[in-house]
Amino acid sequence: MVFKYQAAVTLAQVAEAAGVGESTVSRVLRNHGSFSGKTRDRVMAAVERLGYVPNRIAGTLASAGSRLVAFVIPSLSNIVFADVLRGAGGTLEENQHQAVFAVTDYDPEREEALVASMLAWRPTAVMLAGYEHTEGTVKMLRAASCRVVELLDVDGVALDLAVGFSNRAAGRESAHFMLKRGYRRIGYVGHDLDRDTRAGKRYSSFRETLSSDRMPLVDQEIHAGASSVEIGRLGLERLLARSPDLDAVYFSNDDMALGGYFHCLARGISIPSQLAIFGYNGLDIGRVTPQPLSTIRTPRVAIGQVAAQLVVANAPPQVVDLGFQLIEGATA
Amino acid sequence: MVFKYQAAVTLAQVAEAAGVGESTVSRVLRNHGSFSGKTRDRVMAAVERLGYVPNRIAGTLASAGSRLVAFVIPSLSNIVFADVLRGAGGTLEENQHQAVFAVTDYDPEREEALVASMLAWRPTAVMLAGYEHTEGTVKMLRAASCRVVELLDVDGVALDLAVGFSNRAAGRESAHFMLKRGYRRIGYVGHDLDRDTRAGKRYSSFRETLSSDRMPLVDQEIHAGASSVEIGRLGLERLLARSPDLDAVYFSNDDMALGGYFHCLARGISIPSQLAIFGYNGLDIGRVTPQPLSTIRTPRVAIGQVAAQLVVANAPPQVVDLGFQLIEGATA
DNA sequence: TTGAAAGCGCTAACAT
DNA sequence: ATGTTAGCGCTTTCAA
Repeated sequence: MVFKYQAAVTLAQVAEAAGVGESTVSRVLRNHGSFSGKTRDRVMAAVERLGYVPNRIAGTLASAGSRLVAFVIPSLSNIVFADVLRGAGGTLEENQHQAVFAVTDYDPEREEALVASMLAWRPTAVMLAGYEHTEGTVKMLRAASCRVVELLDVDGVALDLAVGFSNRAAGRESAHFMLKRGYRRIGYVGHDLDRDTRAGKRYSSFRETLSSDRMPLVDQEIHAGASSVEIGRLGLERLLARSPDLDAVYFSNDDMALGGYFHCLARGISIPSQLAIFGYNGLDIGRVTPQPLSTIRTPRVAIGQVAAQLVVANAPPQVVDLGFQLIEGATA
Repeated sequence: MVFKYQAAVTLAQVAEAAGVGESTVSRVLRNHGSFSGKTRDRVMAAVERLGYVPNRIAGTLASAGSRLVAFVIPSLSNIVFADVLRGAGGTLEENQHQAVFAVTDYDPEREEALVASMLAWRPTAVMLAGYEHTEGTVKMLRAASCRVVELLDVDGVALDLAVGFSNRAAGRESAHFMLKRGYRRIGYVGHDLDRDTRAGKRYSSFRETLSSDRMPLVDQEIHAGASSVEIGRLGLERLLARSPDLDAVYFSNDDMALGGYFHCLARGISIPSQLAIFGYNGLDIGRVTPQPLSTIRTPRVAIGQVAAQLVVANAPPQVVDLGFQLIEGATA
């Protein structure tokens, strides 16, 4: 059973009702080309009367760009991507673009399939997380006549545009900070590094930095699935069960770190004197915990904004490094 | 300057390359109608060779449905909507539908504008939060030949489909629970109730329930903007400065409640003996805090799933109440 | 099983 | 300033 029939009003019907030609209606509606004020009034009156809603499907086919921007992102639960979308949303809207999105769950194969179906909408641009894509994805993207923006990473070679910051530098600076603070027995609690390749980059450069300072990572606990507060709490519990003498732990992100923080609160482990905690992302919630979380704040909203601006301006291929900010906080 | 020209490959070019008619290619690609195995192979070879990606814009115009589902949601930062989107995402994808979205920031006027621009894409359905819309929005939606789904609320009259739960019942049950627990001097910390009308419904039924038990709300602190952990913390601080003798506080949602929880931790206010805290939403993080948060868990992901199923099945107009679950927790 | 041809609702040249 | 017309790239009859 189908509900709601009523064929939509078309531009031709508006033209008819207003007693003008179709192109005149089109011109008035797009406020492009010339027409008299009187004509405009008649057209607008007809539009109003008939409740005409332009058909952008037809419009797009007839003209050039779809003004659709496709986001193919790993997750929606992760506030990071929501922030990027929010940043982009405003700019896109101001420029009459629409955001379309699909979620990969950090699966490169799914990313490939989703990019393919996005491309079918002939978007102005496709926005992806990071540089790690399947060969098929890269091939399609290269062949497509749309802009490609890789987000949240600048460690690698961009397909076209890239807006982000260096995850390697983030891992390195986190390590330097902790060493500078005097921590010597450092552990790591993380989530699926194969899938979240940006977390993987932070991890390896953190680890390498410690090693090159002759202060190697003492122990680590890595969960195979997605990051969450719960997994962070559990991870720290397990890590401490194995290595109770750690004096600091680096977490794969703030969600995980928050879990660790809660574990310490629950167990009466005093922070940072008994155990220091360091996160990554700079989520708002980390500023409001009894002790502000030590972390790295990433410019997520700005990344979305800049990405959108580059796309609407059709800027030349480039990599924009927006950097990040180390927040000393009170947990490390 | 424009980058990346290369006109996309069209179906006509594939037909030419395969030495068959356009309609044959179309049939093969959609696996619809009849064609020989040999023809199929030749077509697929040509598709592969040319790297053809079907143009859904053209396809949609020529046929009927766009298979686009438009979400017009208040916020992306609020995990609630991310969860609903996530729930819907899977089902939509399995049924070859694409999600498009726009964010209103809880502004009904913006909602109206965004609904208008969404309708221009001739979506299969428009999904909105709740029942409170401008007259213009309602008029457009009624006139549109697409399904309309109102999410997260069932207290009111639906335009077409609605999937959610009763916010009034949630407020009422929260009040009953707190009274049953023996709290007598109850306060409220909330955010912008005019904009977040579902929070407003919970608030008023909470308040009415207390009053009808001759135990009226003692004091309240309402912030004009959006909810956040920070605003929750600040709100509780202000409320307690005015009314230090409260024994329990109801928060407009878990983010706010978490802020209140942090405030208590920071000030050494013991929970729940000195002050009880009750939230709303049942976020994952509330299960991992040192004391699990007392709250109401809402079926956000399920709401998205059901909404998507109803739409792809083109089900008759109906209201689906998915209920909610009161979580006793340890903070009240 | 296959192809030819008529649209889908608009935009953009080109006339007038 | 305005109308006419030829597409945009598909799907869908309708014939063959």
